[in-house]
Amino acid sequence: MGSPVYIQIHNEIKKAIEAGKWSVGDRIPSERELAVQFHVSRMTLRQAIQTLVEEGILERFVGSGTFVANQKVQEKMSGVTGFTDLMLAQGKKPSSKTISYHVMSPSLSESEKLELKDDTQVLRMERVRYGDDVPISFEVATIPLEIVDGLSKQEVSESLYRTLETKKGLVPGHAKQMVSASSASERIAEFLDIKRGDAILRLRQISYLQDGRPFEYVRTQYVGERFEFVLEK
Amino acid sequence: MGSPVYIQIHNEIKKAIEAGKWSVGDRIPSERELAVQFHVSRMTLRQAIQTLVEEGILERFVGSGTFVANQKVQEKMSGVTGFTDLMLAQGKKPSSKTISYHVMSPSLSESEKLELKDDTQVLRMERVRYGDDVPISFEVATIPLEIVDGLSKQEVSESLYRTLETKKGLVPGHAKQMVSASSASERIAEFLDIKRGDAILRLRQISYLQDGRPFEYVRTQYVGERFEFVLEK
DNA sequence: ATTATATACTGGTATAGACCATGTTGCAAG
DNA sequence: CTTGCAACATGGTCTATACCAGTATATAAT
Repeated sequence: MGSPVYIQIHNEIKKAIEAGKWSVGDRIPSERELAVQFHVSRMTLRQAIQTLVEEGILERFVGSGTFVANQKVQEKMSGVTGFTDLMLAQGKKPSSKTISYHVMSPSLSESEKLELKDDTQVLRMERVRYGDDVPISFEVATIPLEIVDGLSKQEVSESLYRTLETKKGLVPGHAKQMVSASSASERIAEFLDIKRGDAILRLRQISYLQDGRPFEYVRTQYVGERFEFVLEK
Repeated sequence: MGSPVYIQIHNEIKKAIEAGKWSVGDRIPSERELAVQFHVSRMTLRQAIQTLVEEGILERFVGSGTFVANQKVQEKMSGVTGFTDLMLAQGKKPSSKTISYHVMSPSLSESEKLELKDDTQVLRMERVRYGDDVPISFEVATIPLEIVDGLSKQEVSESLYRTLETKKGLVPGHAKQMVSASSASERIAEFLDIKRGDAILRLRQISYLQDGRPFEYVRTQYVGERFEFVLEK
C-alpha cells in the first residue's frame, strides 16, 4: 500500500475495534506493546493513535492507558442531501432554472477547494432554486468534470446527488459548510425577486465522497426571509 | 516556565504574529530555521507548528512553506460550547456587556421551547458579545430559573456553560439551531456598531442537558461581516 | 527570450532512543 | 485489616538523524 504506515495502522486498529476485538471502555495495549506488534517505532505508533483520538474513537490517560471511547452521535447527523430532498422533506415542490452551464478552467479558489490538478476542467453552473415556485436561492456549483463524465445535462441539473448515487454509485460522505450573512447584489436580487441589499444567507459548501475526495463546491445565497437552516449538534 | 517547550514556542510564534512580525499570507521561516532559532529539535518545533495549524493560525504546504492563515471568527461544530470557549479557541479576548437582566414570566414561545410548566419563571438577559473588543453579536438568552438557582449574576453573565459545569456538574448534551439571515434593526445596529439594515446572521438555539431537558433558549444576531458559522456534517 | 533540467529547499514520515510526571499495583509496616 | 511507600507501567515530551515527495529556483540548452 502507498499510504503512510501510521495511516495503515490507524485503519487496522479501527477495523479491530469495529470487529469487536475491543469494546467501549476497554483498554487497548500500551503504545510500547503496539509498537512492537506492528514493528514500528513508538513515535509512529503514537501518530496512529493520535489520529484515532482526534476522531473520538480512542481516549488517552497518562499513567492509565488508552481506551476505546464511547462513540458520539456524530455520524448520526442528518445525512448530506441535496436541494431536492431538502424541499421534499418540507413538503414543497422542488424546481430549478439553470442560468448558465459551462465547462471551463477553475478559478484559483475553486481549484484549491476541490483539490484539483492544474489541467483539470470543471463544470460550473448557476441555478435559481424554487420551492413551490417561489425562488429560494441562487447557487453556483462547481464540479470536477470527471465526476459528471457521461451524465446528461438534464441529470446533472435536476438532482446531482440522486443521479450520482443511482448511476455511478457515488455516495457523499461528509460536507463542510460555512455560513454567513450578506446582502443581495443587483443581479442576485433580480433572480430571487427581492430588492438589492435585502438580507441574504450565504452558504459555501464543499462536499466530499466517502473516500475523502471533494466532488462539489457550491456557493449558495438564500433569501433571508424565505429560508431557515436547521441543524442539531 | 513549567509548560512544555512546544507550548512555549507556540505562544511565542503566536505573539509574534499578533505583534505584526508576520502578516496574513506571509511565509514564516522554515521548520529547520526555526528549530535552530529556538534551540530545539525539528520534531519539537513541528509540534508547536502543528498546534498553530490546528488553531487555524498557520497553514502548511509541502515544498512551499508555512504561512500565516487568514483568520476568521468562525464556529467549529466540534462540541456544544458557549461564547467564551468559542472566542478563546480563536485566540480572541472574550467580553460581554449585559444590557438587561430580569426574572420574569416566559413568553408563550419561550415556554414552549423550554418545555416549561405554567408557573415557572425564567431569567432573561440581553447581552452584547465582543471578541477583542469588537462587537460580534447581540443575544437574548432565556433560562429556567431553577437552572441558575444559587448562581450569582456575575457567574451567569460571564460564562454560563463553564459555571454550570464547574458549580453544578451540568453538561450540555446537544443543541438544536436554526439559522437564517436578516437585517439589523435600529436598536441592534447601535449595539453592534453597524448601520441599520446591514446583514445579520440570525441564530436561534435551544440547548439540552444530557438527560434531554432543555435548559437554554438563545436568539443571537451576529454581524454578517464579522462572523462565519462553520459546520461539518 | 523561452524551455528544459538539475539542484536546493520545504514539509511529511519514520527511527531508536531518553527522561518526565502521573497513575497503578504490590509489598511491607503498622 | 488498613496504610504508606516503593517499584513499575503509561502516556507526554524531546532529541538527533534520515529519507521521501512535492515545490521553487537557479542554471543550462535551445
